[in-house]
Amino acid sequence: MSSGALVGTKGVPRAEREQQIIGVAIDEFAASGYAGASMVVIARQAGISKPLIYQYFGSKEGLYLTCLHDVAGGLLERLELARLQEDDSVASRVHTLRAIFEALEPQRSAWQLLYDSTMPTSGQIADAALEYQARTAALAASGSERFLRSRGRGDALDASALTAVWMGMVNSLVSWWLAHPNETAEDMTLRCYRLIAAVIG
Amino acid sequence: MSSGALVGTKGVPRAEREQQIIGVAIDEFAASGYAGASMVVIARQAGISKPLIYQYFGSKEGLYLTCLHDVAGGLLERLELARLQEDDSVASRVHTLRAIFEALEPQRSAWQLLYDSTMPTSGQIADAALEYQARTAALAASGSERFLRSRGRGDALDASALTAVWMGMVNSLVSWWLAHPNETAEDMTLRCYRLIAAVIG
DNA sequence: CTCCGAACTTACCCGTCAGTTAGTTACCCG
DNA sequence: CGGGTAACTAACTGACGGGTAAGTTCGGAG
Repeated sequence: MSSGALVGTKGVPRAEREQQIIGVAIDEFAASGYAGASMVVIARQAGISKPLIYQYFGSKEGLYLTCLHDVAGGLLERLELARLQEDDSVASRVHTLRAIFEALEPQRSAWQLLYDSTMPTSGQIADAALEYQARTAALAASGSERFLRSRGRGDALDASALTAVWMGMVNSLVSWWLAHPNETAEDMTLRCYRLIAAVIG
Repeated sequence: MSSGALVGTKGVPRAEREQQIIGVAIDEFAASGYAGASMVVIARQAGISKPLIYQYFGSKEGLYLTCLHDVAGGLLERLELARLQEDDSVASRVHTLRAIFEALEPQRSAWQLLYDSTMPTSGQIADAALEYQARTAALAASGSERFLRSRGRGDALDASALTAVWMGMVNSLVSWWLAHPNETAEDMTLRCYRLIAAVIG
C-alpha cells in the first residue's frame, strides 16, 4: 500500500541529520525565542517530522540545550583568548568585538540564544545559560573594573552599570549586524574602531 | 443561595478598575512579554476575573495597546523636550537619559513594552509600536548624525550603527536600573554623568 | 531469503490559553 | 418596593503546541 509521498527512511545518517536540525533550530530559537519557537516548524523547515527531533534530542529542552552548547562553547573560548590582548584603553575593546564577530560569522543569529529572556528559569537550560552568562559577565566585569580603576574610579555600582552598558552595546552591534547581512566581520570590526575613535577622540 | 465567596459586584468604579488593571498588566507584559503574558494571571494579580478584562479592553491586543499608549505617550513627550537641551557633546546626552529615568520613575518596568520582541508583527499593536519605535529611533538617529557630522565623519552606515549602539546602551541602563531598585532617577543620572566622563575623559 | 535495526511518519493525547456564554450580586431611580 | 443597569464571575469552547504510540520503509548482515 505504498503511498505516493516518500514515507519512512530517507537514508540520511544520524550525525548529519542532527547537525542539520541544530542549524535550523538555532535560527528558529533565535528568531522566536525558546518559548515562541515551535517544534513542528523546526521539523518542517528541516524537511522532516516532529517525532524524529524527539527521538534524537529527547525534548524541546534537550534540543535547545544542544544548540546552546554548540553556540556558546566556541564563543567563550575565543572571548577568553581575546581578553589577553586587552589593556586599559577603550580602543583595545575592539579585540573582543572582533572575536565575537568572527565567532558568529558562520551563523550570526546564534547570539540571540545566549540572552533569550523566554528561557525557562529553572532546570538544565537555566543552569547552563546562567553559567555561560556568568562567564561572559565575569569577562566583561573584569574589563570594566580594570578600566575604571585605571581612571581612578573604583565605585562598585558604577563598575556594575558600566558592565551592563558594555554588554548591551555588544548586543546592539550584533543585532545591527543581523540587520545588515552584507557587512563582513572585518567590516564590523573596522566600523567599531572608527566609532570608538569618534567618541573618545 | 449565596455562596461563601464574594461573587458579583465589588462596587469599584470602572475608571478606577481600568487603571488598576493597566498597572498590573504593564508589569506582567514587561516581565513575560506580550506572547508569554497570561490574561488569567493578570486578572488574578488584579484580584478580579478574566472576563472583566475582556469586558473593559476587548482583547489581549486591546489591553496591550492601552498599556502601550499609556507608557509611550508621556515618554516621547519628554524625550522631544530633552532633545532641545542637547548639543554636539557626548556629555549632553545625559539630558535624554535624565528624561527617560524621570518618566519611568513611577513604573520602571514600563520601558520593556516598547521593545518587546514577542509582539505580533502585524495589526494595530505592530502599527502603534512601530510608530513609537520610529519616533524614538528618529530622535536617536538625528543625535547620532549630528554628533558624527560635528566630528567630520558622515558615513551613513556608521551613523546607523551608532544609533543602534546608543539605543542599546539606554536599554541596558534601564535594565540595570530595574535590577537595582534602590537607585533613584537622580542617582542614575549622576552615575551616567560619571561614566561618560570616565570614558571620554 | 529472512530478519534486524536505523530512519522516519501518521495519528493521537493532553495541558494551556485566548476568548465566550450565561448568568449572579448590588446599587440606584422611580 | 420593583425593575433597570453596572460590576462581576464560574464554567465552558476551540485552537494550538509539546510529547507519545504504533507502525512503515529500506539497507545490510547472516
